[in-house]
Amino acid sequence: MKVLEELRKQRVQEIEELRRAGVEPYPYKFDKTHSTADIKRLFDEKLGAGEILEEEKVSTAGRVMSIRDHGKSAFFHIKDQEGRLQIYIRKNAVGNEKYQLFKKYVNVGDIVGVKGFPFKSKTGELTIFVEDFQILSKAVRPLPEKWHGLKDKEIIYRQRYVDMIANDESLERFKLRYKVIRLMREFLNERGFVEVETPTLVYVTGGAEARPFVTHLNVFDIDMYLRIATELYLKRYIVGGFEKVYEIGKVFRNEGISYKHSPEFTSMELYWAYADYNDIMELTEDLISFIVKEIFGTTKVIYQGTEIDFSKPFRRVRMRDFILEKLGVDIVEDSDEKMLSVLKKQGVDVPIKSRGHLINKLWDLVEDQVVQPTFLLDHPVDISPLAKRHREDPRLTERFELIVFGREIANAFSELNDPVDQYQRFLEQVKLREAGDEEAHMMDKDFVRALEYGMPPTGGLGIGIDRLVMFLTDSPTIRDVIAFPLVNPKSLEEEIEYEEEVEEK
RNA sequence: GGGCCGUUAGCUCAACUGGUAGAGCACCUGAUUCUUAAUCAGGGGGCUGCAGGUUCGAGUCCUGCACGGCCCA
Repeated sequence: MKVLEELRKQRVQEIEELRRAGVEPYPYKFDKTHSTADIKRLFDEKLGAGEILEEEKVSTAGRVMSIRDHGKSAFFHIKDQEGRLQIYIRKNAVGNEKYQLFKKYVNVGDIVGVKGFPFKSKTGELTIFVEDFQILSKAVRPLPEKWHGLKDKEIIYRQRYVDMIANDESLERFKLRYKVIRLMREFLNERGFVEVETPTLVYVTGGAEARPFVTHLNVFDIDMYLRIATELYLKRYIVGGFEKVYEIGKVFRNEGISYKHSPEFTSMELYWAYADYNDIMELTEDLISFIVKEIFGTTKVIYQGTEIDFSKPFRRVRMRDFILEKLGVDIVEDSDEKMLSVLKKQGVDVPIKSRGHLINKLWDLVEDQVVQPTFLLDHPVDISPLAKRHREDPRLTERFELIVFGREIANAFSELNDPVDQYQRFLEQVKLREAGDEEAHMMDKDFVRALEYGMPPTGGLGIGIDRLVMFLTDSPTIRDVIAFPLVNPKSLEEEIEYEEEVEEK
């Protein structure tokens, strides 16, 4: 700690020195005309090694990532949102005063602005020859090691900004995440879907099986919940007359953290009036293959060493058939006792012995066997309280989940729009709740009332954006695609206390 | 919640069966006008996560706690 403390004091002292010399280390604005990518795009092909383009003036800025000082000149690299670029500063070009300013006061980690022209070094690297430069922000803390980057997972997750500075692939990963979201919007807007919003604070939760976060609303003195899904409000839009809606937003589930679960994550849900789950299936294939192709130029990605092909059509397999094939048990015809005995043989403990839980546990046993993008079809009614009964078998529903690498990426149904059936399904859920299943649905009477006014036949879809992005960025855990994941705040508090002690000294 | 592994300088990592805690990067001083993990010479920097215990002696062995990672629930 002492080392860091001394280094920070040294930097703070330098900042005071700069101010005394009339140099503001935190100026207000810099006129950045070119990003590092602009410069590469404009000049990389035009220049051969050793060539210069003195009349092409550019102004760029970024964080200093490395410095190679040669006495009366120096090379350094800056990093901006688009990448890294080499800069060359020479005493006889910027004048003694500016050069001394650079040499004495610019460190790795500082943010600087440079004006000059492009050239290519002897070794062929595109470089900016500095005619003028300015400190834009002095860093007080040192950067992690330039060669090995930042590896400490704790710092990576707790101080993502440091991770993004030190590890270029981290910044790129989040850029890709937001490109996925942008492409998703483009695709849906293009097809006439309207982006809408629904409440985050809700009186009753629904739309998923999950324990909610509880909070308190002072004005009515009632407990409220953070939404666990956007489904039930989006369907109210359909009742109200919207025909194609979607929402991209955070949902909250008060459950464990794992490589594929985060208590706070981002979903995209859409609802399409007059469509059924077959239409939604096609839409899902189109949407995902479009995104993958736009990003990579191909539908194939490598995830953790396995090639995954997102080209359409995706494989379709009935949940009933798949479990029957793998485990020899029929989740529609066989008794609860039969299913329980299969589970026991596999050493699976079932705390709540409802038929729905038994089916879910059976699926858990075999889900890993689905690797390539697959639509798992026609789930039993017991595990699908919001889906319409299958037109060919009322014990099943018209539902699919998109499974990739054993993970659920999307969930969709022909939406249940029969208010009487929906009410009965809620009653079943309430029974489970009373039996101790905290993840079962709550009775949502207003939602039933909405259905009583009439909802057109509707297809709906939910996609877990974080999980999708994991596949596209080859991320082993969901925390890698959430910029600021949930961390235990305890040690963070200690760090802040230490900071306060320093300030007092 | 359970099991296993980890925590050493700002960062990345060493330190044999217990015997004076080291290197590289970063930082400071000096040299250096095409370097790119620049180079060369010199310098400062450690409550070995925290608290106990065993021992002549603990980074190293034992116990507890904190935080993290992986696996399981």
